[in-house]
Amino acid sequence: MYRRIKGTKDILPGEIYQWQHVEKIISERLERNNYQEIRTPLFEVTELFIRGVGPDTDVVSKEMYTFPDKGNTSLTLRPELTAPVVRAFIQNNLSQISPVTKLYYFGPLFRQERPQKGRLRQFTQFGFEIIGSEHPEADAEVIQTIYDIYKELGINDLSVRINSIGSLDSRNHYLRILKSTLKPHINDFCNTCQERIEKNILRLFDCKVESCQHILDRHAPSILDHLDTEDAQHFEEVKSLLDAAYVPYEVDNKLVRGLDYYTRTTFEITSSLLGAQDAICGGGRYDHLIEDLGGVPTPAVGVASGMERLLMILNESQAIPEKEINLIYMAVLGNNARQVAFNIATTLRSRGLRVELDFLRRSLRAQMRDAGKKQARWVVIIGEDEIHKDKILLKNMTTGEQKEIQLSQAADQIEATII
RNA sequence: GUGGGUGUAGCUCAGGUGGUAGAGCGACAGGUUGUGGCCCUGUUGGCCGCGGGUUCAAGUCCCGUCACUCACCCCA
Repeated sequence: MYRRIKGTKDILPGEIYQWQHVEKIISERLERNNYQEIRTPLFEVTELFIRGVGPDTDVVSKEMYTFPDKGNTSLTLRPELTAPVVRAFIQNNLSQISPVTKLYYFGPLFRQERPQKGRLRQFTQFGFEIIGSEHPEADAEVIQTIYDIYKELGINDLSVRINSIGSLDSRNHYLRILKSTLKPHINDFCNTCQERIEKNILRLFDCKVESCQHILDRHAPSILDHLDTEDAQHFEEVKSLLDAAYVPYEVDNKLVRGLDYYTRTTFEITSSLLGAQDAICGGGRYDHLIEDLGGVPTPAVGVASGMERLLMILNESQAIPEKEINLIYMAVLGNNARQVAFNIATTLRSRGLRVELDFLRRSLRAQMRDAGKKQARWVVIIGEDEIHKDKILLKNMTTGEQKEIQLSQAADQIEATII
């Protein structure tokens, strides 16, 4: 028996409605905020991710599905979507259409990690980006919008954490200070942290080893105390805009993110309903990415949210309404009736109604049971008796009432009755 | 890559100290010569993850292996 690949999922008919429901609310909401959808290929040249996300990040250095094509070009199944979207933005000169571009997307991503609760090798994200504004109102709109989408979906207990990791200059200045303050304590850190001090010191804050956090708490200066005037001003404005939009948040000066392109604002939203992987979305500002990928320098900010995790939360809190179907089930007895039924079904379907026909030539009793199981609201019964009388029966499955209808006007009468 | 947990029917799970498998739900059919849900009856359905070992005898004990899952790491 063939099995699905580790870390992938089949979305079965019984759960597909949840996806459709959630996708609909999200895209309607984003369209209302005047974002436009963009779809990019599932794979890109490997270099794009190395350049965009950063060669030392975990995502790039150990989680990518990378393979050579027949021309020996190294390709990679996209592990994130910001770099591809930016690539498309640059390649298609979208900046020429308007100075500010608002894009949203939706699709599968691939990372070869060990699967666990809330973490798959193929997973789905939706996200959106505002490209072309350096101002705090863009940061605030992204955070406010994603927060509103969750609220609209019926999620309440979320916690929003925000931070600023500064622009490049002030961050580099801070990193020098951080490094020199921590150097004397280097032997007290865990092994990975000791490596990180040299390679990517900011990531120390991600470490979950208690003793490491202890040292940081006691000795590490806060990045927020080392922002330059403009960065600090920017961060203040983001916060007051969030206040103005009634978005609750807390400042977390240890929130750094695992992708190298972030500048200034970073944020994350978590839910207690998830497992150890509790982030439902993450994002921030990336003012140098477009330039790094070969475009003209353009500031931008965006967010990406995990669909599977979102659905976990929604199921946990039973926030997805039942699917409503208005099914007409045609119960048929005998060969003559079958043709008549097929004809009526075709007409009803062409008028936009949902119609099911029995394919097993079963007894009426079995067909009725089937109709009940499928939650049909109406059953049309056509048998030899009805054919002889030029009539059909229409039964209301909710009330149990049924009435005879003239065969010649069957479709019209059915349509009129059930709407 | 490292650790823990779990693999028995389509699904959820029982199966003290070894004696070649059970329940509930589901599916199908009948109880009603042409009427669903509730109820009753019956039928269907299992290389007990796989391989090896111990034993007269292994779902049960031992070894190995694979899969799933949770956690670390990292992130959505």
